[in-house]
Order: sequence, then structure tokens, then C-alpha cells
Amino acid sequence: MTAAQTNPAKLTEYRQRRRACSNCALHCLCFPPSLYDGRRHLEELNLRQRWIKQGDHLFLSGQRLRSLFVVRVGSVKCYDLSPAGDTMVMGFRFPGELVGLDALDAGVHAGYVIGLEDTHYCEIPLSTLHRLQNSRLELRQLVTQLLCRVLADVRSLLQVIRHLDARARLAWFLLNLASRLTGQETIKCEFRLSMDRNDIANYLGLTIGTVSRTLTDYQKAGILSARGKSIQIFDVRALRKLSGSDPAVISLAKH
Amino acid sequence: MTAAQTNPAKLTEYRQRRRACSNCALHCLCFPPSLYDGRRHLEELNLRQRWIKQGDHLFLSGQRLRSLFVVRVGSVKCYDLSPAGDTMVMGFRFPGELVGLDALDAGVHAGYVIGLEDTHYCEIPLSTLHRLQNSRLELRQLVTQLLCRVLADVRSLLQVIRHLDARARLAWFLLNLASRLTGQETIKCEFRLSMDRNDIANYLGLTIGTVSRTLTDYQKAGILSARGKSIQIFDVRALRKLSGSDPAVISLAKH
DNA sequence: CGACGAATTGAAGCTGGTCAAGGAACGTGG
DNA sequence: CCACGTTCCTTGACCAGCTTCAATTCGTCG
Repeated sequence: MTAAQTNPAKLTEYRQRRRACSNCALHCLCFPPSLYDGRRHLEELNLRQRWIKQGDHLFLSGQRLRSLFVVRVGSVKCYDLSPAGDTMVMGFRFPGELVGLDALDAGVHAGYVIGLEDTHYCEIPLSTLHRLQNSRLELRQLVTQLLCRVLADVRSLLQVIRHLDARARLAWFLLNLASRLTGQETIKCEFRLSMDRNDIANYLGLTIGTVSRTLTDYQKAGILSARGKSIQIFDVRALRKLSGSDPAVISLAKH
Repeated sequence: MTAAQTNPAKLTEYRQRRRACSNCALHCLCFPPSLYDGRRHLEELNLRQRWIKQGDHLFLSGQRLRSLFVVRVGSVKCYDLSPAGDTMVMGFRFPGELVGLDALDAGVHAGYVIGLEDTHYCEIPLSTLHRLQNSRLELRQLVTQLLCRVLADVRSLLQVIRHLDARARLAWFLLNLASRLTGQETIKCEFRLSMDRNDIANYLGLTIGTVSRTLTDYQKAGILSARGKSIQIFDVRALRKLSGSDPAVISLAKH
């Protein structure tokens, strides 16, 4: 029995919060399975909830790593600048997703993160993270696991870009987005893109023209509707086939 | 004064070994800065030094992760199989480089590793790693750092494939190889490729024809000589320019 | 409503893929 | 050591897909 359970009001608050965070990458940090006192634990975490406006930076390349960030509401874009000044989009982060992990070795951010819209986030100070890693055994593996997942993500993007053509890349991108936006197994068939065509093109290693043309093709085929930034997917299975999730299609894309 | 220093013969052996391993990714695991007894420490690590023949697998996808591996002599290829059965080359590992890290979260290897030639390696049991992480504070960060480095590597490959054309990709690949083969800052201008053209093409997201043609172009330009698997680089600066290390060139490759 | 940036669309050109043929290198067995 | 077969590599011709550049349309916000 936890201390939170001794006070019905606080217990309710605690439970609500726990449910709201259920899709968070760091859920097990804030809400460990067995706790002496859930509420007090949350307070000791020293979490800060803040927000940035569209176009504000969460951090810049070269800045010291002080905290990890988790998007709560909104979305951000992670990008690098090439020596020549071209932006190179590394990815996008949506509610529940973590930002800043890759700076853990150098202690310095290797890229920029900017809000694609007004975005709320949690900030977890590094000191808190380290303290918890020392005291709680199950958290010692957490960072490793999260890093492995980021690595797997980058690798799948790499595979997509190496082996799939423009149509398949875009299909993959849309499906990826549609499933991440729900934070669950399901797929969101109607949503607004928070990034522009340029960002999508750059991310997928294409040009804006190709992205636009391909979207038009999809619409002509009745697979989806794309009016500006609002997307409506009509035929998920067709997208899946195109994206190469379908084994029969992947074999067509072999090198 | 360490115990090893009390015995001149053993001290010499220890020092030789330490030097031989100086380029190893896990050097600080085997040879921590301050040690009571270097030799005994090495014995307690329970390292195994083994080897595989060309074409043998170090491990298969789906196998349980039992150890990490470090290449000592030779080279290996890391690859995946697509659902359709096509191989997708993830990378190559040379002496001093680590293999198996990315399986740390699932505990199961997500890819295959095969010897490109007869290859000697060190095997570090997971249990040893965990024991050391618990007892030695500085090693607790080691895995994180190594993972971050792997992540950075994959990302740079991603950038190369997204933003550079065939000539630049190959130039980048050769320079990357040439510097990793020395294990230092310097570049090895004469070496043998241990992988075939197919592997290179797949790795760089090209076809074997393009790789071959591009190499021929380089030779016609007097930049290098490539007779089969033996490479001789004549003009490192030209390669650097082509690869996009040169800011003036990167700007040409913008999307 | 008007103006600006973002997105679409078209035409032309180029890079790299595909397919097929020929040649070099390598290992094996006589 | 040579003949042979196999695998790997090179080269050529042709073509598809994507990029480039420019013109037009859409959409959003003051």
C-alpha cells in the first residue's frame, strides 16, 4: 500500500497523471511498478513542464546537454546544418517521444531541435537521471534500451532510403507518422502534417517536387486526400503495399 | 606501484598486451587507468580470444546475445536479410571495432555478422560486462558512449546516402576505410578491400555497375589505382574534395 | 481583399539502374 | 604448372525515375 493511497484526492490526481503519461518513453522512470509513495516520487524527480512557440529552438547544436526532453503536446523537428549551411532533417518527434539522448556521450548537443508548432514538453535534468540510475537497478538499463531504439529507428530510415523508390518512401513516411500519432498500435487516418513539404522531402532524401507529385498520384489513385497539410488516408492497405511492408513488394525493390 | 610491477617478466608481457590493444573500443575496460594488479585483472575479465574462417558467421539474427565481440585481426560484415531474402549490408568492422552492441536492449541479435576473411576476435561475456559496470563507476557510462558512437556512425552514413551522389559516396567510403584501417588519425593509402563490389554497392545504396564505373573514372583521373581488391590512393585531397569533406563541394550537393 | 510564401505542375535533362556480353582473377584438380 | 570452371569485375547501350528550373495556382494571414 502506497502513501498516495491513504489520501483519495491525491490518489486520483496521481492516477490521472499516470494515465496521461502512459505513452511516454520515460514512463517507467516517473511511474515505476512498485513505489512507496507515488506522489512524493514525482516531486523528487524535479520535472519541469514547459513549452516553446512554433519556430523556437528547444536547443542548439553545440550547447551543453543539461536535460532530456519529452514532447507532451505538439511536435518538433531535429536537424543538422551541413558545413555549407544546408539543413539536413534528422527526424521529427511527437508526444511521448524523447529528445536529446544522442548527446549523452559528448555531453554536447550534436544537432538542433525546433518547434514545428507550439509545443509542450517535460524536462528531465541529467542529474535526476543519474541519481535514479544509481539508486534503481531497473533504470540502469533504461538509457541503453532507449538508445538502442533510436538506433533501430535510424537504421530503418536508412533501409528505406537505400532500397525503396520515391512512392514507397512517402508511403512508409505517412504510415510511420499515422501510427506514431496515436502512440499505440492503431493508425490515425486523419491528421495534420506539422512539417512542410520541404522537410518531408529532405527527410526522405527526395525533392519537394517529387513529394508533391507523388502525393498527387496517391490522390488520383484514391488512396488518400492531401489538401495542404491535412491528410486523410482512405486505403491503408494500399499504402502498406506501396511502402514495402508487404513482402511481395519488397522483393521488387531489391538491388 | 602495481603487483605486475613486482615481476619484470610479467610486467613486460602486460605492457605488450596493453599496447597491442591500444586501438580497441573496449581498451578502458581491460586496461583501466589505475589498477591494483593489471595481470590479475585481465584474468578476471574472462576474455576469450577466438577466430573464425572466411565465410563463418560470428552470430546469426535471432540468436541470444551472450557476449560482445571486438575484432582483433581481419574484418567482418554486418548485414540483415529483408523479408524477401535480399541481403542489406549494415556495415563492416575492422580491428579494434566492436560488434553486437545493438542487441543490448532486446537481448537478441537483430542481424548477421560474417567473416570477410579469417578473423580473430575477443569475446567479452555479458556477465563480465555487467559485473564490471556494477563495480566500476567509470564503466557505467561506457556502453552509453559506445552506443552513441554507433548511432553517430549510422547517421553519417544516412547523410552520405541522402545528400551525395555516387562519386561522392564512393570517395567517402574509401576515405572512411583508409582511416579506420590505421586505427589512428592517419590514412592508409595502400590496402586490400576485404569485401567485394557487391557489398560496397549495397552498403552505399548503389549498384555494382556504378561502383565499378566510378572506380574506373577515379583511375582515369589519376586519383587512385584499383586492381581487383587492392587499392592504392594517389591523391587524398582529390578524394576529400569529392567526398564532400570540402565545404565548397558540399554546397553543390544541396537539395 | 491583397500579398506573400508554399505547393503544384510541366518540360527537359541527367544520373544511375538494368540487362547483357565479355574479360580478369582465383581456386581446383589433373 | 597448366587447363578448366567459377566467380567476380568491367564495360556498353538503353531506359526509367528523379532532379532542375520556371511558371502557375493555392492558401493563409495581415
